[in-house]
Parts: sequence; C-alpha cells; structure tokens
Amino acid sequence: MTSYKTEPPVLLAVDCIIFGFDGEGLKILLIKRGFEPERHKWSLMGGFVQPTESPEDSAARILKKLTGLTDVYMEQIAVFGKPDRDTEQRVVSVVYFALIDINKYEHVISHDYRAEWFPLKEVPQLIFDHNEMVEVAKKKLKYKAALYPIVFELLPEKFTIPQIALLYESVYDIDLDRRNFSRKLLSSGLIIKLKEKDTENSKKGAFYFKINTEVYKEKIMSFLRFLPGWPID
Amino acid sequence: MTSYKTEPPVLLAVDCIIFGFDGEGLKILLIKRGFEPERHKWSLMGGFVQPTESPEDSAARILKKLTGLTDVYMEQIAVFGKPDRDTEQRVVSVVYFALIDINKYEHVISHDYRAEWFPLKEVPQLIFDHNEMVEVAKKKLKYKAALYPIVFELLPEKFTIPQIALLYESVYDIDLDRRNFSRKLLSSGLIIKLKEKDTENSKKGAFYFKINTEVYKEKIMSFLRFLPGWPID
DNA sequence: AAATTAAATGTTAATTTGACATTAATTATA
DNA sequence: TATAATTAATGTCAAATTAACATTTAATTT
Repeated sequence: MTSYKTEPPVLLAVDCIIFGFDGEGLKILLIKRGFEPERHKWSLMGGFVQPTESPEDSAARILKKLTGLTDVYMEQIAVFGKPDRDTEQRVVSVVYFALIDINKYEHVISHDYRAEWFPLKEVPQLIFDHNEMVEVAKKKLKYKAALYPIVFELLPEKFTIPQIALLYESVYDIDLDRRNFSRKLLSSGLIIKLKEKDTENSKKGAFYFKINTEVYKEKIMSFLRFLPGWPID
Repeated sequence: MTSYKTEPPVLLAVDCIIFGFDGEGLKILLIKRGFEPERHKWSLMGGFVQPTESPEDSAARILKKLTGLTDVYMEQIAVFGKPDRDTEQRVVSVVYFALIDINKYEHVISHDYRAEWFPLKEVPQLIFDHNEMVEVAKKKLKYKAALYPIVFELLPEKFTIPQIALLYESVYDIDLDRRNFSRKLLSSGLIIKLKEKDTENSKKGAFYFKINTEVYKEKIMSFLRFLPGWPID
C-alpha cells in the first residue's frame, strides 16, 4: 500500500560544517568542487542521503570521506529547504556541524574536491545557501557551548588552559580575563591537571590538562537566571 | 541540466508539536487520525511539504489548519529520517514545535482528525517515531527556555506572576521558591505591572503583568559559567 | 469580627563575580 | 653570569547575586 503516491518527491542531501582549532583561532574546512554544478567554487562538504542511510549515517560517511575521521562529535543544526535553494532540482539539505581535533585531520586527496581550512572570519563566498548555513552553525555552536562543554571536542586529549581560553575567545569573539576564566574552569572540576608541561608555546611552559570524563558527561555549564539548580537534562 | 538524476527521491513531511498552557500544566495537542495508514491512532499533526513551500511555510500552514492560528512562535527542532520510520515509503520529517496561547485555540472540526489536548506526562502511544519527536521537543523547549524567555509565548497578553511561576515549574518539572523567582523576574525588567488584578484564581487577586517588548527581544536569560557578559547573540 | 487563603514583600549569610595585582618559571640577551 | 623579557599561575577584595527562610498584605469565607 502506498498511500502517499500523489506527494511530490524531493532529493535529500547533507552538508557539513567542519570546525577545527589550530591554536590560532577557529577554522572551518571547505572544499573546492571538482564537479558540476558550481564547479570550481567553494562549498561545504556534502552529499546525498542513500536509501539505507539515516541523515546521521550520511553525515558520518561524508565526514569520513573528507577527513578520514570516525566517531566525531556531530550535531544536526537545521534543515534548509526553500523550494529554489538548489539551481538544479528541489534538494533539501540537512546540515550538521562537526567538531574535530584538527591534529587528527589528514589531507585526503580527491579528484572531486580540494580541501582547505579557512579562519571563521575569512570564509569566502560559497555556493547556494552555504554561507547562511555557516552563520547558523556559528550561532548554534555558541548557543550549545554556552550550556555544554562541547568545545573540548576541538582540542587534543592533552591541552593547556591558555589554549582553552583562546578557544573560547575564538568561539565567542571576545577577550577573556584569563585569571577569572582559569579560576572558574578549575573550580568546575571539569579538567584534571597532568604532570607534563607544554613547552612549545611559551618560555615558562603551561601544564597540560585532560578532561574529567565523569564530570564531562552531564555537565551543564550555565546557570539559569530564573531557575535554581540544573533543571535541564 | 539535472546532474542529480541518479539520486533516490524521498517524501518530505512536517510534524508539529503544539504546546499549550492552561494554567494547570503544559499540554500538547494531538490528533486522532481519520485516514490510513495508522487510522484511529494518536499522532502529531503533520503533512507533506508542497512544491512551492519551504518546510517553515508548510509547518505554518499545517498549524493554521489545526488551530486557526497564524503568526505563531515556531521552531525547527530536528529532522527524523531513518530509512524505515514510516511503514509506507521513505518519508523524512522536519519537526517543529509551536508555542500557542491556548485561549486563542479554537476547536476545528474535521473529518481527517479529532484533536485533543494531553498533559505532557500523559502522552499516549503515538504512531511511528512521534513519541520520540515529543521527547526531543520537550528537551529543546527546556534548553531554549533556559536562555530565552520564549515560554511567555504560551501565556495571554496579560498574565500573573503565579501563572509564570507555574509555567516554569511545568516546563522543568521542578518546584520553585516563588519569592526568589518573583524577585529575579521583576528585577530583569522583562515584565511590566498593570493596574488590573486577576481575581479569578485567588481571594486576594494577583496583579496582571505584560511583556516589556523592548527587553524581550534581545533577552538572554542565563549567565554563562565560564564567560562573563552575554556573548551569545 | 475572626479565620482563611494566597499574593507580595522582606531579611540575611554564604557564595560568586568581576576588576585588578603579584609571583613564578623559564628563555633570551647584555 | 646577571638581568631583562615573556607568559603562566596564583592572589586580593569589594560588590553583586544567590538560596534559604519569614512576615505582611489584601481580599473572601465563616
């Protein structure tokens, strides 16, 4: 029985905003398309959802294809589905952002695209509505990171406090008082001090920390203005 | 040129979680389907996205069809797209939640469905993955309401402080200290006291308030644990 | 007139915040 | 080899905010 016969079909795509952090600032990974339409133009990495895949599966596959990475933190952020958003046909795109440890990224060579990292403030013009997608992704990242410690997904297993501070500054485009930031972060119990120091980036060297996974899992980082406690789950 | 020819099409649907607040607790509006498949079963209100519509347009149309309301606060919360989520064909559903003033809702008579309000804790078994959608909606509502004063969309233009308190209690399933809650809310400048009192619900009567639209627009209600100020926009 | 009910406002100690200053560990340089 | 330079790490404190708790107020019911 196919009761929905008269309904018009659409194509279902996935696009990924891939965030990385290199110690300088937040970056996103873009590709230069090697195929039509919009060949040679900058674009988000994307693809079509296959019959056996959920959109999540599809996003994971696409991310792996570009970065070689699996088990990456991904989050569905929105669906873009205006009737004419694609020039060819009606394509509805489910958009995800991924937070990857940029050090684990290996440049994948492909004829279909050429990949490059762009600072968040220097994103070039992209095809279709991809610039809009990037804006939504930035907003959602800020929004989510205000309540959950997800930005740690961008860091390697060992990281320093100056690094995290820089990362937050980059995400929110603000200057932090490192003294207050450090105090709050330390008191949260979210990170554990290691014996080793990072001596690459400063004379004195900064101690490495790792995530306290116990705390990490359920951590809500914000405090509700009208509501005491942590009523969000 | 139709470069995507070989890609498999899907059907695109929209489902709405419609929240309402009647002074007792949070409720959602469900329909009993009058058509196949899954006839006579409880379901979210939904429909298919038409060729000229964006998913947002579609959600607004569907909401209007059921409630008669336009200009309603709606938010896209997720896409549900597992390959076999619908028993008939591959249908991908974009899910929205709507916050309506329950007093403005007028019962629409239709042969396609029968509508009924259900307390959030007594949602019956729904078709397909609709229960899962409701759970996601509850979570997203909590999440969003922790940062933005969106729950006021559920109240009439004039409301009392005991009403808002009850509403927050209902959304987060907690007990609030009304004294502290009231103080914080008042000091936010978000609401403006009116001369008139609501004498329906208590002997003493509670003063009505209205939203301060100036403050409302940009209000972030939470405070970031690691970040000073309101760096989210 | 007194009891009842729920709204509205008040009190306070403990905690948290934000603004600002100092000390510590290392390397570069005079 | 002493000193300057750099940046990490820790420290201080007044003001604001929180959470816990108590009282007063305005009406209705008995």
